[in-house]
Amino acid sequence: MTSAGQAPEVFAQRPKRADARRNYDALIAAAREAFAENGAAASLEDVARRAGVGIGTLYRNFPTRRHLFEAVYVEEVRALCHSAEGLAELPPWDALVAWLHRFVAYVATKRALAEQLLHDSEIFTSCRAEIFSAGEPLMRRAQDAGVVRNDIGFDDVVRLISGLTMAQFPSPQQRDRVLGVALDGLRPPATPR
Amino acid sequence: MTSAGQAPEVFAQRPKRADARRNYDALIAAAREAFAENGAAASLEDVARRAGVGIGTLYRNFPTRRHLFEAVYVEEVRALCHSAEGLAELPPWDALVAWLHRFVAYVATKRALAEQLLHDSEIFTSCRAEIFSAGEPLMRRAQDAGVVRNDIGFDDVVRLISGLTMAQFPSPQQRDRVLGVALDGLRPPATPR
DNA sequence: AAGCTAGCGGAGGGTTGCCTCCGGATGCAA
DNA sequence: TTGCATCCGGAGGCAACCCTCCGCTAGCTT
Repeated sequence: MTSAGQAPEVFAQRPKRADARRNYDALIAAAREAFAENGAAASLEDVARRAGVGIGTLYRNFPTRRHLFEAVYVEEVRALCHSAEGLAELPPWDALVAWLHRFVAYVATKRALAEQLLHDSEIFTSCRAEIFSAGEPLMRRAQDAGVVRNDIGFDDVVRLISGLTMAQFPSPQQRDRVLGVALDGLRPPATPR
Repeated sequence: MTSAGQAPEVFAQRPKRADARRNYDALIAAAREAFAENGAAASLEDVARRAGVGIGTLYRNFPTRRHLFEAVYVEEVRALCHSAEGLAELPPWDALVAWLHRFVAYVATKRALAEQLLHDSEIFTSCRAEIFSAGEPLMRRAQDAGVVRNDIGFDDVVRLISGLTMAQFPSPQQRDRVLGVALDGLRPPATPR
């Protein structure tokens, strides 16, 4: 985040009454859970059930499956971007690596979700912008410090890392090892470790 | 492939009569198409329609959605492994890179399919074994030649590359650039290009 | 505390896809 | 050509899910 104060207001019709607000939040939490568990095709009735609300309430808040997707997604992105704050104190390389690790954790759960939104979504675009404004400074700083190669852009890194994470790893150790390899690829050709 | 003559016979109950055989092949082709287009949740009735056969015929050949998945998947893997032949003549690094490029093209279309099979499939396991027996020698040769770092295994490479490919790229150029970064990560720490 | 209204829940009609079942067609062998 | 085993096709029962609609509940205001 860092720069833009709030997420895009494009669809932020938050309910006003206390109970409505509560249901709204419960629905997002339930949806996150259900999507993570059953993929993007999870039943909306199941989501409502998990949230402890009627199906009608779900549809009032999120007229479309996609609306729900987007709400969940935005929430995630916001958390991720928020985590970029405070990293500026670390050395350039470490800061970048730390953030990318969080990024990995973020993408890991969002596979199915991203799949849906990749295609044509205004929300996705603006979330992407937010992620960039959170991560790109870290990247540029590392490049300026000469610890990351100069012939690639931040978007290359995002794809490298996020793609990597979409594969399922049997153990966290292996995931970190592979992530390490990818990170080595980011270093300038001759820099010693 | 190289070593194992045929794919695992686990499920290869190919029909015998001429028309049956024809339908079987048409179904696999139609399924590949439908899955690529609509994801793994494509309607089986649609598959049958594309293949120009009745829904009953589909179910006779593939009692389960998963059976169909697996048949399509095995076909793909076989083609991929076959492509590893003839690469042994190239220099170690080039051979590995060339095969990985094909691997990328293979994974790109199989996203949804792999997603389904990842979890618990005997077929998947044996296909995995076949892929390994096709690619691992290339990798080891490159390591022996000192052009690939020694602290990682072939499975690390597979995950790095396949994951990478699961991300969607706006242009082939970017995909290749990112792939290049990943490949650089494979090189031993100080080797000049 | 009384009324107003936003918000709730879930019944129910419609759609879609899954899968079975069996009368009829067809390749193949003699 | 004849017979038969194999294979075909799609009608139809079943289940799941989608989404709307409306009578009722319960926050909020005065």
